[in-house]
Amino acid sequence: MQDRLEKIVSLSKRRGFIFPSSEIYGGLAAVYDYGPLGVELKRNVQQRWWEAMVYEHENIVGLDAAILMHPMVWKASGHVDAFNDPLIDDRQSKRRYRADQLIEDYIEKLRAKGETQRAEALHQRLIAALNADDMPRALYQIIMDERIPSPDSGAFDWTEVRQFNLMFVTHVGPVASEETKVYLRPETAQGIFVNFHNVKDSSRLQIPFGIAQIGKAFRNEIVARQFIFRMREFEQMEMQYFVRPGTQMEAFEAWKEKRLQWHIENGIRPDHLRFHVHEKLAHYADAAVDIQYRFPMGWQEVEGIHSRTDYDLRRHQEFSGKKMEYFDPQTQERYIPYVVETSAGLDRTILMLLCEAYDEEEVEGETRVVLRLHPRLAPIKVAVLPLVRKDGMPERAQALARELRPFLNTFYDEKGAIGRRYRRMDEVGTPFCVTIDSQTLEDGTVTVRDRDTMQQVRIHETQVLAYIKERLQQWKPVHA
RNA sequence: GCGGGAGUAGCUCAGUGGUAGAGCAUCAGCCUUCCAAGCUGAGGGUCGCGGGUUCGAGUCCCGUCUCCCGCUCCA
Repeated sequence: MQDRLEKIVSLSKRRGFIFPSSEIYGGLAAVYDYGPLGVELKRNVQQRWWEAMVYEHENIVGLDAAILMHPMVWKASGHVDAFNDPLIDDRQSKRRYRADQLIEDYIEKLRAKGETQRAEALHQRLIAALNADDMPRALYQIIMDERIPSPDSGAFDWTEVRQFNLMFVTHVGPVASEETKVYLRPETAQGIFVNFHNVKDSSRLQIPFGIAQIGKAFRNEIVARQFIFRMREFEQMEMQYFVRPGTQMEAFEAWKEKRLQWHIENGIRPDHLRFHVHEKLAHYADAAVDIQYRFPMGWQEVEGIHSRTDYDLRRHQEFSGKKMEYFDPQTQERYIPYVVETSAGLDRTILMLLCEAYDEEEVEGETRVVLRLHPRLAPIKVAVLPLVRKDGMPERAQALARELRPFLNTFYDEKGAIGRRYRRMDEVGTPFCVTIDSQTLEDGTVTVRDRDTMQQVRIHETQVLAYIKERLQQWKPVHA
């Protein structure tokens, strides 16, 4: 199975889907670039999502908020605290702990043993340490002074306490100081929350309504791995749905099903998808479920559906002093709306689609590699190929390609044997290959080859566009 | 961040101290009338990067970066 992921990584590089960032300088960990075909696939996925969310719902509108935001946003959201963990490693067991957690557990142990006084003193010291300027150093000193052993190995062989800040920091203005510090957003959601009134008022929306957004987010992950699954710079497709308090579970259930269905419509087998219920809820949520996909490396999250309560809007109301309430003209009620969020990882969706689409099959003793992507998502929609490079076939083929280009991403190729050209197109998921042969020169008919079945039909060249458009609409995945 | 493994042509890899290679891919030409055919030729590598040992390093040593696996973390 791991083998499969490697093949996909290799294909991505070879055919121009995904490259490691800054590769000529040795790469930058967990950052990737989309190549010529990758960017087509990515744009098609974004387009599908936007259509499904914004165009197909009269009460959902779009937004494109800035990556840089006022630093108070992240204090209000809880990211400044939650994304700052003091961590320490046990050199013996190779396990990592949160230093403050380690001390707290130790205090609990003292209490259990009846050493109340010592526990209380230590507790005071812990609080002081957490508020110290050099918090990691202060925590480290406690662990050293108390000789707190590792809970697993019992060893006393610690590394230094290190601060892991998952938010990227940069500075506004030419001088870098504490006052000019801003963050690259670690999630896109806050851009929607802070614009709640702007969007509602300018769009004359009434609850329930949603705001959708596609954009980059940044997390300085400690461990980032598995190709584009966990990246430091990644893209989210998310929608925040604002509802009347008390109706959130209804919306939550509805969006769960809608979002699962979206992935299935994109060609993902239903048995490769599942819901994974969060057992431990985040501080802001009253319900949370992940849509997981069976990746080669195991079941992993692709999209989260979270019932975020009124946490975010309430916090922004507290921190900004601005009212985040909604006045319901029907019921004459005033309340802070509850929020149901659907948040999909765009890059993870791409990886899922590649994993799902990648297929190898034996054809007359040769291995055929084919990306069975949904035609609507395929980077190239149609290839136009002269059977041989003579008798005016190339000219005829180029004329057809020119006609198709304004409507479909069209690829023209006349080099080498026809079989090789077909297989190249299979490998990048091109659903249709139109071939100009000697019969075309006589009666104007061409063959259209289907990527999945390798079957050909013969139609008139003037009908190619209509035929392909119809097939794009009707396409059903092999498993359906 | 810790431990283990790896990094040589676009891809997959061989090369165990003595002139950098193969297959596939790419490009050009020839040939080719439907599924990676053939022939001829070409381009492409300071062997991840930096230092050291040596007369001589892809090969040995140190450092560093990146990737993979495990641990850890994960809104």
